[in-house]
Amino acid sequence: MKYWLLKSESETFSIDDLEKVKVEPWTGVRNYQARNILRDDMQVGDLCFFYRSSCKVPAIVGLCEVVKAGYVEVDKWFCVDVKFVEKFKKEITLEEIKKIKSLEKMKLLQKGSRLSVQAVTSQEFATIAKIVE
DNA sequence: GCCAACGTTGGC
DNA sequence: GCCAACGTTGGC
Repeated sequence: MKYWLLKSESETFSIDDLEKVKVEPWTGVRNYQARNILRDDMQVGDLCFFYRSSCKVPAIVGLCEVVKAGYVEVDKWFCVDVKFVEKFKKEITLEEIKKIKSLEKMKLLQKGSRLSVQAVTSQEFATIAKIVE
């Protein structure tokens, strides 16, 4: 079982949207590194944090699960299907994440990291899961 | 709205 | 294959 983090702007697609539709093809990723993750690495059952980006309070707001592994979206680009799992009662903001020592290596915090699909280690996942539960 | 950091494009 | 110009991301 692997863990990931998916970024989404809330105006484009929010965790509430995902809760409504339940399952959503995660499309529109146009970056080769992210494409490779979608195509090669994400497996059914993997869990993904839902990250709200480009807004007043960027935060990890919920959790979803891969229910269909990588398939062609269009042309050379790939997507996966994700299913709503939960919306955290207590979301964890970027600001909070930055303060947690054991999370300082998270890809999310690395300078200039714009990757919209990124890996999360099981330790990072456990740390965050404990906070938001 | 600004701007730093990246990625991509295209001329040479 | 280099690199300048441009576009995008995303925090602030």
